[in-house]
Amino acid sequence: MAKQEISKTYQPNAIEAHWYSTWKNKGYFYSKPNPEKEPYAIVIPPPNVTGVLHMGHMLNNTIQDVLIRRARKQGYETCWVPGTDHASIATEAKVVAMLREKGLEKRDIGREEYLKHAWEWNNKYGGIILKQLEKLGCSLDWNRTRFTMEPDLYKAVIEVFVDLYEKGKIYRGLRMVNWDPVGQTALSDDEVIYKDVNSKLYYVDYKIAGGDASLTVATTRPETILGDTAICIHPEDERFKHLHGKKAIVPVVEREVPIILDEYVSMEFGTGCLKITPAHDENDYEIGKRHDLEIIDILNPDGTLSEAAQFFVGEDRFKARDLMEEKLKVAGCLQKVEDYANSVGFSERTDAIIEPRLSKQWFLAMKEISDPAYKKVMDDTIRLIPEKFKNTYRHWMENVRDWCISRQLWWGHQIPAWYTKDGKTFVAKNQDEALEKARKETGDSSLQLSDFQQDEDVLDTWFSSWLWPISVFNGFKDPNNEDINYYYPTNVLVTAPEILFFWVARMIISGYEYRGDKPFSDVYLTGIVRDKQRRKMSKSLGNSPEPLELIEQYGADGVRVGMLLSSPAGNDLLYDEKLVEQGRNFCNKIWNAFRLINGWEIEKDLEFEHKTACAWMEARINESLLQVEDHFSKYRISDALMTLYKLTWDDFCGSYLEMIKPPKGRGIDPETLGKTKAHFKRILGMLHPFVPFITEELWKSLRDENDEEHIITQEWPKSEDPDEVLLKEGEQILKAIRSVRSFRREKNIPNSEKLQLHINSKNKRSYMDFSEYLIKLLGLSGIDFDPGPKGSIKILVGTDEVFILYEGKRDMESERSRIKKELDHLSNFSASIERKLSNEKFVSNAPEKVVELEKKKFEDSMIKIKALEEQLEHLSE
RNA sequence: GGGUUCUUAGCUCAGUUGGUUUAGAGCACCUGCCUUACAAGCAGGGGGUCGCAGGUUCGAAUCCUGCAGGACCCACCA
Repeated sequence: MAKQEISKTYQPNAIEAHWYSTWKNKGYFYSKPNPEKEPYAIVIPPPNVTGVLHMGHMLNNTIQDVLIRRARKQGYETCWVPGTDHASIATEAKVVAMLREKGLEKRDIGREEYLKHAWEWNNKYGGIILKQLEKLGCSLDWNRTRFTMEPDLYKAVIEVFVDLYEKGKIYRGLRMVNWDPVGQTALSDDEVIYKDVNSKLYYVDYKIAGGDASLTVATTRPETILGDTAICIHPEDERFKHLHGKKAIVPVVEREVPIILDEYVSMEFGTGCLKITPAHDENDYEIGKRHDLEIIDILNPDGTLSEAAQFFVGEDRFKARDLMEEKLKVAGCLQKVEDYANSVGFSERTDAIIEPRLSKQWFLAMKEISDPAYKKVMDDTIRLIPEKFKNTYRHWMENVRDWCISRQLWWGHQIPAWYTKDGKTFVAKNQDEALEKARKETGDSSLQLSDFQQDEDVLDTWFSSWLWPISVFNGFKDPNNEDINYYYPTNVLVTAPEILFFWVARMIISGYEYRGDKPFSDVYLTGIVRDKQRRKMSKSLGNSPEPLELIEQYGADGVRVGMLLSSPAGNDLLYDEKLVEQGRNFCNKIWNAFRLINGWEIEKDLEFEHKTACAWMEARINESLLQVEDHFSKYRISDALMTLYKLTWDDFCGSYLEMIKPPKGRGIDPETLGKTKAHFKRILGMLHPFVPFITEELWKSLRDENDEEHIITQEWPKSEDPDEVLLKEGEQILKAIRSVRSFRREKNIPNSEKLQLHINSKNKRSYMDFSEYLIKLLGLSGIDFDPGPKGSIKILVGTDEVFILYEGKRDMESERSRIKKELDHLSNFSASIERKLSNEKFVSNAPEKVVELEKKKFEDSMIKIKALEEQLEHLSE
């Protein structure tokens, strides 16, 4: 019976689409609480709804899928929750740009209309990334897809806000924020990018009140002089003792301001005199608070100068800077201008220069609610992997600052605070409740809804994602529902270290605040995907490959292997197309192993021929499985994969299949074939989490009636103790094979020329067990277990002597010198051990095991030396 | 500036509480092979005084100190 023609190379594309929809349609990804099983849950770090798959997602989600697929095979009730994040700033930027193309401005059309457009855009383009994850093979429970802006999650956010407000942990306060004048929004510190720029340092003279004397300050921002309300010097500065208690005149505006003393000022920097503009600099603001200074805000939200500036009103801040320079020059107070390199904050989204600006913002008092989150990481209730991030985490938690949670955007969760015209604030879940509250508190029952105005701002995106592990299981809607009770705490979170604080730490905080329990047990922090030059992958650099094209070209399995091969936890992955190529090649290797086995004809009458090889293979699989388990327990995904990679490629394909491969024109005995298929299936089972598609495809042909229909749920192989003796024997045999092949290569002996081997070993059994393989793989005429006739060539395999009867031409001189070299080395080596062993301190201090080992080493090297010396003698005869 | 962390083969990394012969792996490299599963392959081979200098120890890639050079995080200088 002729076997079906199978392609010589693995063709992933059609197979992948087929299996993904099969898995999905048959409900393998679907999860519901099952009291008979242990849960294993992961919530996806929700990608931006506007996002498209990039290399970071590929790495991150491949790791999660590996963990999920393995857990599923291990019999856990696995649940991997997909979803997206509304990403206020990113989405708003895209929607605004889209509107602008239509000639519309956000402000002109108004909030309601704007949000309509935003939702439209969102429904049309949002969530593409989830579709893309399917291509990667991610086994997400699509029935559970969530979105941070959907009604239930919206409600949760609002409830949490109200709750924290009522607990007194959320407050509204004046604060210096990073203001983006182009986006007209406050940015969190993490949305500001500091860049080194070439700017100028202006030296400006300020007159001292009541005289002709003056002092000089240095500033990079002369336009802020208009908002100066003090001059500050160091109290110890001898140069300026005479200024204590005096006043200075701010140039141009001619305002009299106090000269104050504060240790913040550095005596070494600039002129030693610092101008204080509390409204436009964080430190100045702090100093202002300490000295109770007046605050003059000279800027409008769009970066133009306000009425309070008195001059250049309505001009852009940079224009005003030039105008101010001119004015100062004319007034004769501009002493000099120097080039100056400093670092300036830019908006991550609009690239505008950030303006420190005082504004009323909402804050969450972090210190008060972060204590459990701090302790539970420190005592390893929550494990960070790799562990080094524990220190970073501690440092952050010890210095945690209040979280500015309001954003001047429209796309997001609008802050549930209502203000009356006379400035009273009422926080409630909705306007009716706010009204009720207001009537009660003020005693004014005539208050109407029209007397209220809701806060225009929305909440920081992280204020919804910090609730993610709870809200995806409806833990706010119904704190006692089956899902949250079953899946929470989840098992592991897989994410990037850059959001350890913005997201991970805050989820831990909210977890303890609202569930009294951790959101996850382990946090696996992946590295950042970079290019070969260690640059971050970015659109502007154009150094990021298109993930879907990669999948198209190399197959999802190949890409997955490529991503995992070189990414230990916490280490950056230096992406190189070579990696996915290696992944593809690996799949091809598996494919061809299948082709080989599949092509064998059974010869029913043959007896079990390959008992030893089969047993050895089994031992190797068991050994590898133990290693894989160990690696998984430490989240060493790369190492787990590499272990299987070598097992598959080197041992199964390279050694085992070559051993049992029947000669041309012959079939294979049934038992060997059966065992071989069983081995192969076991290996595929372990490989499945890494390369789900090809393993599922091959399973189709290899499974028998006792197996699960699909490998995705086939039980993860059980680990058994490997046969250590057999493993050692096999290792020795493989070594011998390499030695003899090396000998052939060196002497240029073609495989067609049969060699006769003589083996002198204490461990004759290993060679006898494997002798037929030696004969076959090495092209031997036979093996004798004796020292071999005179004139045969001796090679050492460990301490075993293998003699090869060879009558061809021999280069005595080179053989001699090679042996001498080796002898030299060995005598040095044995001498060093001898020294060790004759050192009484070593013998008495070192553990017995170590001493024994050294003795063994010494004996072995003595045996080798003897063997080599004999050989040398032979050669001289 | 403060903190954390790192430096092992050409590259990316292992090396578990100091002790397994000459410190490992994958890739890359070199040589020879289209040997009917696979050239996306096979066989063989070369390559590291473990950043530098001290110290502790019978014994150090591993522990301690100093130095040099990276990386990251936090703060940010008028």
